[in-house]
Amino acid sequence: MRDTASDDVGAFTVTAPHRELLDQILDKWSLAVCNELCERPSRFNELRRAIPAVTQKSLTATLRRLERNGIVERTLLSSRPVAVEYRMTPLGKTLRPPVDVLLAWADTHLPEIDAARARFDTESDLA
Amino acid sequence: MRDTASDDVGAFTVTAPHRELLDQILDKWSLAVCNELCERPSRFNELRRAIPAVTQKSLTATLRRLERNGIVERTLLSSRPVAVEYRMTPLGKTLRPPVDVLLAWADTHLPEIDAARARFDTESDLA
DNA sequence: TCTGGCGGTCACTTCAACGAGACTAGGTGT
DNA sequence: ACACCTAGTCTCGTTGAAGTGACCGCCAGA
Repeated sequence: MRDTASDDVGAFTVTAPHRELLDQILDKWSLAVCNELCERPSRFNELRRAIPAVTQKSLTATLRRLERNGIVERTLLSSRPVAVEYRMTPLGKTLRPPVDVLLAWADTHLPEIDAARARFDTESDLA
Repeated sequence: MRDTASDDVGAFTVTAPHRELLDQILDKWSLAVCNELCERPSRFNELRRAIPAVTQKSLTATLRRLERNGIVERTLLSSRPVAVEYRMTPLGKTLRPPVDVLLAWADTHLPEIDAARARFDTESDLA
């Protein structure tokens, strides 16, 4: 049944590009940033205030990465007082439904998963 | 509090449990392992052969993590010659649709993303 | 003038993930 | 007898991602 055919459409095959893409888009801060930018375009320091846990460096890196992948857009509003605005691109907006599906799954199954963890942890305790 | 919500749909806030869960389930090897186990239950070394790039250590860690979260199940088939089988749990099977949606998104938008990357990279080259 | 906001960059450090490879301990094939 | 299979564990070393804090030029307000 299982041959080495690379194009086995219908069942999901996880290829290297898939992994690389998911690593860039579902990383530590990207979801939170996209979440903010989906609601409204924001300035750099607005994002920092909205997501207090992110450092300047990580936020810069995250925004650059998302910009490179065409998910967000960086606009220089004015250069005399430096003002930058970040917003989702059309491509970025298409990312929302799949992510919502994923988060919905996480929400509905969190209780089961917590139960499974508790079960696993107590079992390995008594072992 | 944001009362400027224009859309009820997808007012998802990415909370710490969300992030932790996604980190555990969408990590480097989990998708590939789930992919294999969705097709059929497998033994440890069958998984190694199916995913040649994974090391013993990482595969063990991945399977333990997935087992702890109730995604896969570990069954000792026989202890005289040690034989172990891994299979998806019912909970694990519910993970498949959301992941498929995500991978489908990745597939359809990979060209756009590659184009965006090329654009970004050439722009920063000439700068 | 001095402070503070804006949008970053740079150097340094720390920490966890990951890989390589040895080792275990019984069973199987030749 | 000897090698290899199973399902791991253990140690060591590397690497990369993230955080910390300093610093930059520019501008506005007190």
